[in-house]
Amino acid sequence: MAQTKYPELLKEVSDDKEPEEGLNFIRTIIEEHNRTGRFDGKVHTRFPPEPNGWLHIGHACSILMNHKIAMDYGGIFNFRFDDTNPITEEESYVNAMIEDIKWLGVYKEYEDGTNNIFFGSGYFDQFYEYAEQLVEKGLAYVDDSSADEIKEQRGSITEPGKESPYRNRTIEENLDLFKRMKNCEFPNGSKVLRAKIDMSHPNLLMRDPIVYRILHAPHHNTGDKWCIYPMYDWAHGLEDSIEGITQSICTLEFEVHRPLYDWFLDQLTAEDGSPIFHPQQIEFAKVIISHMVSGKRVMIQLVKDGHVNGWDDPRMFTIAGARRRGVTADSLRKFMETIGVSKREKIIDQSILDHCIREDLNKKCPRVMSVLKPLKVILTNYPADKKEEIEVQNHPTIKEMGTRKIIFSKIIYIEQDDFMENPPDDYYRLSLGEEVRLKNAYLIKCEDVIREEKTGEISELHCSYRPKKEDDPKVKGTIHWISAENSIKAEVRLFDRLFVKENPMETEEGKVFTDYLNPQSLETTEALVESFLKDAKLGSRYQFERLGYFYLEPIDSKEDQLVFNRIISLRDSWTKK
RNA sequence: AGUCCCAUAGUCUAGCGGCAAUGAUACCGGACUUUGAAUCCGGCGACAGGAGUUCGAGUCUCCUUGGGACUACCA
Repeated sequence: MAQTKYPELLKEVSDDKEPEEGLNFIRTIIEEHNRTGRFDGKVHTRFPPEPNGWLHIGHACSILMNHKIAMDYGGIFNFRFDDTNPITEEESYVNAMIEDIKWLGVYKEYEDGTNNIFFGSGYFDQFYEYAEQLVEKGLAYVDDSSADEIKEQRGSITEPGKESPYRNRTIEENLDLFKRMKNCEFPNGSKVLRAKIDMSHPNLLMRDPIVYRILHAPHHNTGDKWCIYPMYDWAHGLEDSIEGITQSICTLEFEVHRPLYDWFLDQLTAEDGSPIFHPQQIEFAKVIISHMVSGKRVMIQLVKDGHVNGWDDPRMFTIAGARRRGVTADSLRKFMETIGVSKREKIIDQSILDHCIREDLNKKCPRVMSVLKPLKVILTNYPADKKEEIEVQNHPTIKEMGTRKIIFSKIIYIEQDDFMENPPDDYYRLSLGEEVRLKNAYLIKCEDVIREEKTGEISELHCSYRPKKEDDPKVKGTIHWISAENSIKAEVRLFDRLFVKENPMETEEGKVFTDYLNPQSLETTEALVESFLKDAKLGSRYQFERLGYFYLEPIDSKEDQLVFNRIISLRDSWTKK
């Protein structure tokens, strides 16, 4: 009965299902849009960088988040260059960013041959037409005031602004002047096009904001076609609208721009007189990670002053730096999901990122043995001419990774840190008179310590081994090793955090952020690695057992000198004590 | 100073008027282990403060406090 009588009510009830728990605030808004049908259920996001610098890990999180939201709702993601200022923008940044997004896995080619990379400069004609429309509607005027005068007119956060003397030019005059601006009849700075809004608006951005400025400068995409260029607030909403962006997600500092974003979009109409498409701007707090910097100026200074080796230095978490370090895009994706999204300003502890990197690498990396700081060990009871092949697992739990053979022989190397003459009680590696397990091989016992005559430094160890594994007693320690027969030398780069301070930008009295640079952020050493690695694919990743995850650096590695980056060390609950 | 935004464990986060306040990470224990890893178990630990609305407030309102944004012909 009720069904036939109140079908619409029933429908309302069934539609009114509880919103899913655990949605972040952006997804909650999207759910609401979908529920009310504001965008016909479509979800189309974008990431719009200006090509004037390097993308860093914070950008990566935003890109990945925008992409994931779109994908989860069956939508579309655009990558768009917000290239409206030819003075600061360069093609080289465009190319670097494209490389970054391809690596992140958010680049998409469509069947019709197009892709998801767009340029704000591609819409310059449309922007101009819309601006003419604004003028025609009496909502914009050409202002001859100087930059200083305009600043003066704007007032301040406590005082209202004053109207420009040029504010009441006729529509015809404005149209003519604007056209002549476009035709390059005026020098830089002599005129601007301004929106006519409200000079006493509490939001400074609404006090007749500039829409176009004159800039006689070639653009990396449009060349010499234009000598007027749109301002951010004018261009941005239009770019979003033209592309059909539904949720325009940006960082908190653009919150005050939203009224202007909305105002422009609300004034404009399409040819048929209908309002133009109006996306929803949503602001969130950007991702800042402890012990890192991400400001553009700051990163440039690090590069320029030689604190790092270029903008793709593995210690800098630019996307290129992370990539070159060997970090995977998957771990960044995991990180982005782990930290979530919110409007509260925050510094995320680097340990969360570290965990995501390790988690991903743990399941992807085959294990190999490497000795970073070799200590020679001679097995006194092992025949000099004997060699054994031992078949070992490439991964402790993922059997599909297969096995490989390593060689055991009389002379091996162990890690210097794995031997102590007078160890503390809880040290369970090798010490004089004690036994330790060699990973995948025998138990050895240290019988004698040989020293350098002059320096007194330990130069080698004499050990005995237990040939019959069956009789082995239980020992607490297992250490890695490598046979002289089975090793090659390789350069290994060990990275540590670039800054010792959680937030290097929060400087104490009389200090600058570079004072917090970690002097040990890079250590280069010559290590021994298993010799089969000489044929390994550049860019492959391994876990060096007990040491960490390493990346066969594709750029600096040479045939006779491989270079491995330590992406991240293993979690270590021993040295921390 | 005006307008606006934000506030849950060390860190990040869930919570949408009724929970013993979620999960992750970090940290501390323990189990397991031929990686002091991984894995597994357990523990520590938070609603900034104050009023109000309500039978009932982390959740709604107001005030206070603290943090942030805004005064570019940058984005």
